[in-house]
Amino acid sequence: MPGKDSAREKRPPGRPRSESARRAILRSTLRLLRHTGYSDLSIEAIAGDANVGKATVYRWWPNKGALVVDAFSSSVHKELLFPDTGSVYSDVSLQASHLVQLLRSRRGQIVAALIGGGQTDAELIEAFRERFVRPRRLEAYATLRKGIERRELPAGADLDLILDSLYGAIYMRFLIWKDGLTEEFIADICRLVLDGACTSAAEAEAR
Amino acid sequence: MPGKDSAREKRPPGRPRSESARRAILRSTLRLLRHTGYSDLSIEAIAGDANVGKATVYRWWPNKGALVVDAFSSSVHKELLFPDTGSVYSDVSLQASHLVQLLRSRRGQIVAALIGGGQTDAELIEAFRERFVRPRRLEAYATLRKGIERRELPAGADLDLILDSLYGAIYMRFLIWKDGLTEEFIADICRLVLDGACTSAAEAEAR
Amino acid sequence: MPGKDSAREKRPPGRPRSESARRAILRSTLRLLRHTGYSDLSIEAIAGDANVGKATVYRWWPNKGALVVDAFSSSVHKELLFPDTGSVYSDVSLQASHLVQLLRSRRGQIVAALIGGGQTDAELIEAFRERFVRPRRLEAYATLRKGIERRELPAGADLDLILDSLYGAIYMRFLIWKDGLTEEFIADICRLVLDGACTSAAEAEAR
Amino acid sequence: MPGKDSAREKRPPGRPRSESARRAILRSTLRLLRHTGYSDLSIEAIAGDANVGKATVYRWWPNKGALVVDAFSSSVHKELLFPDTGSVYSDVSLQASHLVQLLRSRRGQIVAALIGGGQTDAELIEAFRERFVRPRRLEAYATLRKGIERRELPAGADLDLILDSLYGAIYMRFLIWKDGLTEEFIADICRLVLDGACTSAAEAEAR
DNA sequence: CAATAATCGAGACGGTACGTCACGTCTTCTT
DNA sequence: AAGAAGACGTGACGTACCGTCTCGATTATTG
Repeated sequence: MPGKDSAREKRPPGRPRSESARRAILRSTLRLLRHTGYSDLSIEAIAGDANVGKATVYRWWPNKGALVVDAFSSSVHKELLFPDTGSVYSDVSLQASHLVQLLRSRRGQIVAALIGGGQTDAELIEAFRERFVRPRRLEAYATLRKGIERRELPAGADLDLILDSLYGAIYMRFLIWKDGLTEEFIADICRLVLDGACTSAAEAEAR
Repeated sequence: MPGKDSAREKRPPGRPRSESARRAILRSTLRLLRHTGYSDLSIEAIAGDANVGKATVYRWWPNKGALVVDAFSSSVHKELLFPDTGSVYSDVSLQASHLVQLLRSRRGQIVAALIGGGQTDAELIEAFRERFVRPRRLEAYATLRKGIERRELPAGADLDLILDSLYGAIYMRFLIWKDGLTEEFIADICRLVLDGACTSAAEAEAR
Repeated sequence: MPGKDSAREKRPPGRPRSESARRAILRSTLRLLRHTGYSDLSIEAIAGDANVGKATVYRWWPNKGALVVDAFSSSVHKELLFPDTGSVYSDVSLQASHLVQLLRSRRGQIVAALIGGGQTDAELIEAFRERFVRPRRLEAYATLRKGIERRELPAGADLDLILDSLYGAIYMRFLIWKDGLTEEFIADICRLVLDGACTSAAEAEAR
Repeated sequence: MPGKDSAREKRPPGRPRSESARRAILRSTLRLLRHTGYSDLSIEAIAGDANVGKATVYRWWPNKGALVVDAFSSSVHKELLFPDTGSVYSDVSLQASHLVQLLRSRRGQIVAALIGGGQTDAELIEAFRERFVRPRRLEAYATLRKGIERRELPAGADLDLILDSLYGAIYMRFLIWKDGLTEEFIADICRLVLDGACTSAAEAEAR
C-alpha cells in the first residue's frame, strides 16, 4: 500500500494556511485583551499587532467573538481540575479557590470580557459556555456524585442547583460587586451550599 | 422668617436644563433598545429619534452605558419590591419570581447589556450596581432581618452570603446558561439557600 | 540586461489608489465650488457628491485648501500661456488680459478663496504659489528676457520688480478694490511698468 | 430753557450698554487674532476670553468680520501718515517703508487675516477697504498732487494706476510671495513706478 | 519545470458612528 | 433693557474601524 497514512487527507492545491500567522493572531488577541475591553478590541488592532493582513483574520474567523473564544480556550490550563481528596467539601472548595485565583489574576479580565461581550453576542456566550464552563461542570458532577456515594450528600440532591448557587455566588461577586472574593468567602459559600443541599433534600424526602 | 424655604436651592446661572429634552432622550433610548441590541444602539440614532442635538446627549451622559442605565432604572417600577407575607421564604421567593419575570421579558436584554457593557466600563457596572442592585439588596436585608426576628433564620446568618448565592444562581442561569429560569428553580433555590443558612449558622455556633 | 526599465518605479504594497475616486473628488469639488463659497464648502458634501468615503478625501488631501488648489490647478488650461508676438508689450498685455478674464469669471472666486484661505494656512498659500503663480512667473521671465534681447528692455532690468508691480496692481484691484479690472487698465498698467523699467534702469546705469 | 443740552439725546430706558464690555471684546479679538488665524477665530473664544456673554457680542456686531474690522481699525495709529518732505519720491517711499514695517510686525498677521477673510466675506473686505485702505489712498492723492504741482510728475498722471502698481507690488509680496519686503525693494519699486509715470504720461501726451 | 491556485502582507475602498466644536438662538437670574 | 451664563438644535469636523477589495509576492500541488 503506497499511502503513508490511512487518515491522510487530500490537501487542496494552493498555498497552505500559515500556522505561524494563526498563532500570532491568537497571541495578539490575548495580549490586547489584557489591556482593552472586549468591545474596544478591534480586528484592525489585532492584525496590526500580529503583523498580519486584516483579510487573513477574516478568512479564518467569522467575527470577533469566535476569535476571542478561540484565543481564550487555547490559554486555559489544567489548573481548574477538581482534586480528589475524599471529601466533597475539600474537593469543591479547593477548585473554587483556584477559580477565584484565576478570576483575580490578569486573565480574569479576559473572562469578564468574554461574559460581558457574550451578553451582546449569542455565539460568543455559547462558545464560552461550551468550551469553558461546561467541561468544568461535567467534572463537578463527578465530584459531587462521589460525595453522594460517600453519603456526604443526599441521593436526591439537585446537582445543577448546588453548582449554580455556589459558582453563581462567585460570579456575582466577580461580575457585579467586583469585590469580596476572599478565601473566607470560598469556605463560607461552600459550607452554606453543601449544608443546604443536605437539609433541603432531607426535607424534600420527608414531604 | 424672611427665607421662603429652608431647602431652597440656588439655581446656577445660565439657561436651565430642558426637562423635555431629557425625557425625550430617555424615551427614545428605551424605544430603540426594544428594536436594536445594545451594541447596535447608537447615540446618533437616539438623538435623531428624540429630535435633540447629539451634544445635548453628551452634555448629560458621559457614554451610552450611563444613558441606558438611566433610562432603564427610570423604567423599573415597584415590581421588584419585597412583599411582607410573614414568611421569609415567601417574601424572597415571590420577589425572586418577579425578578425572573423581568429578566425573561424584553427588558431582560437591557439588564444583560448593562452587565455585559459594565465588564468593560467600570463606571457603568458601578452605576448599575448602585442604582439597580443595591436598592434591592437593602430591602432584602430588611426582609431577612424580619426573618431573624421571627426565628426563621439564625441570628448569626451572613446576609450577603445568602443573597449572593441565591441571586448569583439566578444571574448565572441568566447570563451564562441562558436557560433554566423556571418557577420550580426559584422555589428550589430559595429552599436550598435558606435551609443552608439555618444549618450552616448552627454549625458555626457549635464550633 | 535583466531590469526592464531604468525609470521603473517600485509600486508600494497594498491596493493601489483609485484613480476614478480621485477624479470624482476633484470634479465634485469644482462643481460644488460653482454653487457655494469656499468657506461654505464642506468636505462632507464633496465626499457625498462624489460617492466617496470621507476618509478617502482625507487620505489624500490634508485639508480643504489643498484639495481646492488641486482641483483648481487641474482646471487651468493653457489659457494663461504667454504668446510670442515679437513685442514684450503685446506678449505681456495679452497674457494679463487673459488672466483678468479668468479672475472676472466664476473661477475667479476660487482664486480669491485660495489666496484668502492661504492667509491663514501657510501650506495652502505655498501650494497656490508654487502650482499656480510660479509656473506663470517662469514663463514671464522668458518673455521678458526675449524683450531684453530685442532691446525693448534694458539689460539690467529687475524682472521680479517689473512683474510684481504689474501683477500686483491686478491682484490689488481684484482682492481689495474688487473693481477696475478693465481692458484699458491692462493697457495702461503694462505701459506704465514697462516704461518705468526702461527709464529706471537707465538711471540706475547712469548712477 | 429748561433743557440742559441742545444735543441732549433721549436715552432709551433700561440698562445702558456697557462700555467696558465693548472694550473687553475688542481687546480680546485683537489678542486672539495674534495667535489664531481669522477663520480659526471663534466668537465663542472671544466671548470667553472677554468674560462676556456670547449674546452680548451678537447684540452689537452682526458677524465676525464686522467685529474684527472694528477691533483692527481701533488699533491703527498715525504711523501711516504721509510726510511732506518736498519730494514725491521721499514722501511715498517713507510712507511705504512704514507700511512694510507694519506688515512685517505682528499686526501684519491681522492685515493678512482681514484681506484673507474678506475674500469670503464681502462686508469684511468692504469694511477693510473703506476704513483702512481708502483713508490712506486719499492722503496719497494729495501727496501725488503736490508732486504734480512741483513738476515732479506729469499733469495727466493716472494716480490710481500709480498707487495700485506701487502698493499692489507690496501686497503681492506680502500676501503671495510672503517674502522680499526689504528696504531696497521699497526704494526700487518707488523709483520704477514714479519713473514709469513720467515716461508713460509723456508718451500718452505725444499720442 | 512550468502552470495553476490559494495564501500571505499591505493597504485603499465606501461606509457608519464616534465625540468635539462652534454656530446663532434661547431662557434664566442679576444688575 | 442689558448683562453673564450657559443650554439648546444644528451640522461639519477629523478619526477609527468596519468588512470588502485589489494589488504583487510567496508557496504549495499538478500537468
